[in-house]
Amino acid sequence: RNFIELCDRVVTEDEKSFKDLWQRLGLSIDWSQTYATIDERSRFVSQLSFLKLVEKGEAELREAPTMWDIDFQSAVAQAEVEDREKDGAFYKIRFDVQGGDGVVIATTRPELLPACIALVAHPEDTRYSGLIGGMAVTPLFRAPVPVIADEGADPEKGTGILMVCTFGDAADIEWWRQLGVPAREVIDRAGRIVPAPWGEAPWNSNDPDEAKKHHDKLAGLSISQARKEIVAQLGDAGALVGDPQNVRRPVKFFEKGERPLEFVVSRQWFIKVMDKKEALIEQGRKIQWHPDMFRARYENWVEGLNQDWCVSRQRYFGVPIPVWYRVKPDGSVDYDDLILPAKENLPVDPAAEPPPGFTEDQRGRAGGFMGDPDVFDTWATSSLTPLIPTGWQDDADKLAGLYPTDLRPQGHEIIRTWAFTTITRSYLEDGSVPWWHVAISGWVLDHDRKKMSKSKGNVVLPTDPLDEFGSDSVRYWSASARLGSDATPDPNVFKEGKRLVTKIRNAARLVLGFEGPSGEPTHPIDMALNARLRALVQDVTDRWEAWDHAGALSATEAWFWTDFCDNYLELVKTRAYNQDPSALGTLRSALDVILRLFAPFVPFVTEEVWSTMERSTSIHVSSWPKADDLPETADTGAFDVAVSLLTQIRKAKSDAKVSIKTPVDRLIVKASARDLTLFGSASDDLLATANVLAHETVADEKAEAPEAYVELGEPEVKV
RNA sequence: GGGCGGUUAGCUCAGCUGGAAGAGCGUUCGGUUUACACCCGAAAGGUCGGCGGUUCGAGCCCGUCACCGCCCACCA
Repeated sequence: RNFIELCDRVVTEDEKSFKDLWQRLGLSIDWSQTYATIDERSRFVSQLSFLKLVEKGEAELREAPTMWDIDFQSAVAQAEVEDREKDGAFYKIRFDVQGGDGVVIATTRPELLPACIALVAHPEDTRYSGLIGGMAVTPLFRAPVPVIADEGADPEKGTGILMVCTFGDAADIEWWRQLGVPAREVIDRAGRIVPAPWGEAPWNSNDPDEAKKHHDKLAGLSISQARKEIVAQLGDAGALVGDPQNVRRPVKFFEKGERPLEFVVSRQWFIKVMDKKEALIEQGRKIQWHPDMFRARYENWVEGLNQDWCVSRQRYFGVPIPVWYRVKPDGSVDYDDLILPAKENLPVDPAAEPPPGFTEDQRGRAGGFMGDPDVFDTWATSSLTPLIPTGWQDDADKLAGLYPTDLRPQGHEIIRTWAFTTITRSYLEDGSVPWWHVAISGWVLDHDRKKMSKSKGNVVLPTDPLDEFGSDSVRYWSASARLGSDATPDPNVFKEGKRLVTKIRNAARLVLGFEGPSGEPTHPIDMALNARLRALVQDVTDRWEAWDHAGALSATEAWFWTDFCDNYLELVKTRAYNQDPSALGTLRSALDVILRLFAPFVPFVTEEVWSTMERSTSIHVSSWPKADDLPETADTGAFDVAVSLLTQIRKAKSDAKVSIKTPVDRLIVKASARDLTLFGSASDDLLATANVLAHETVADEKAEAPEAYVELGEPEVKV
């Protein structure tokens, strides 16, 4: 109880840290709608959903070999298991065969020899065909074991014949089931060798006394100690063939564990998934994956499932499994006789409350009850996240409006856990999909592109760049990474974000600083600017709708920086200072649109600017710009001609290494008649911006683009 | 062993249904221009991993190989 209280305190503190961080990042969260995976509502949803599966027969209690972490002292699910490459050694061990020379098997786990229940060879492996159907005898323990044929045995591996033990790996479980013999479990739940009653079933031996003698030296040893001991014994007995051969092979670990997993027989709750692989793949296809390639990973995982989902955990902090068991008159627990709570009493804690119809003093007594001591796997509750806040079982209207939800955002490393289990639970609940879209983000890697981990000490806290560069910069950096691709914290990109923020503020200061009334755009440059902005809005909107937020950001940024600031603002400045209504109206409306395009990326600076524009509401509740709302002017030609000439004049000044405001004594524009007309319609802006004192035009239909010939005057000398 | 990505300028990455190689940073040269020096202008820099194929034309399509990364797989 004290431990759970401590957990609750840590959770509360962590929640506060997350909330602080997310608010600082400006995430638009409705803080009145939060939930926690172990709060009252979540316990209710988790327990009720589970009970419905029990009723439907989709969840059941089984006593079966299950992957077990000997340090955590708990069962684990397939999804929490990972392979790690470990060094080991192949030991070759000779078994006796009645009327033969014996047979040599290879194993990396000699300590499981007392648990050996059979030998297996491939049916077409002629080396061993004479043995199939006969019996072999284990060394040391003198246990007779059948030799069987199965295609699962690989003639290429080891000696081509292997021993089946209870239990060395998942394949052993399969063969054990086929054989239909009792398990001879040699490793206990703490990872130590059990004392064995050789001679008593199932510990049969041709020489029980000899077997016991050997086994007594193993009992109580850890797995690694037992391995050394039995290798020594085998050596002494002359049953070890040749020297051990070093191998590097994958070993299964609990993802948080430090010692290899063992298979032990225990009683666990399972949710059936093995019979639903096809349906679950089908469900996955009803969902849009962004990027789409991650659907393959999901299907890959489902296809590779090899056991049902074990949802019970032998832990303390979690959602309790809402089940009691009847205790028989003889004091033993009848695990087939479940006592389930009523829906209206949920959530319950069977460890603290008696089941309906019982009193607490009957706990553990003959004729009484026993509460299930376990809690659910965290994914057993997290898999219900689409149901927890949407009114499931509680508010039908709300559920109808919110479920299936639109989007699940998550990382790719938890496709096999969070995404998979969520799709599974929704399917089991009512055949639905939990959401229509799933957006998979990549990882934030360290500077060397390695995954961050506490043990490596290469963790970058988000608060550090937030302190140094500000929230908008950090958001800019993260928005620059495309869905599904990894990113590294890059100071250059944080700086870029900061520059953008400054640029937005400065451009707004200029635009909002002009005085005078706004008017309809009538000047060709202004009308062209609107046409370009219209195209941008369409482009950016399309990118968002294609789930390409990074593309939306870069398109917006490129337009803002180049088209708007570097070109348009420079061209229009003189007219704006002269209070031309067309210029002022265009500047102000363009700023309004560009701020809204930027708002999802840099919410703080855009809101700050917006608030100075005499707006009554936040920019973040304003409508998204629509291309159709912008005046449609087809021709951007005047702008293109002006920018082209401006660029050429700038280059002339740059080549001459003079100031940009150096006057142009004489400008000759050579261009097609059409371009000259466009130039004429908007020459006032260009001539003012480039400081052109005199100009003339030359018509030349061969000129594909306008050409500028520039004669520079003396730079003005500041007195 | 199976699956999925990636390999484009010194660095980080864009390149849509195939049609004359792009951005930012960095580098070089220049510029106090009254929104911004957290700025402005200009420039240099790439046999688009290798090889083969399809095509009038390939960074993009097909085949193959090589590296890099991730996911998965019965530990004999």
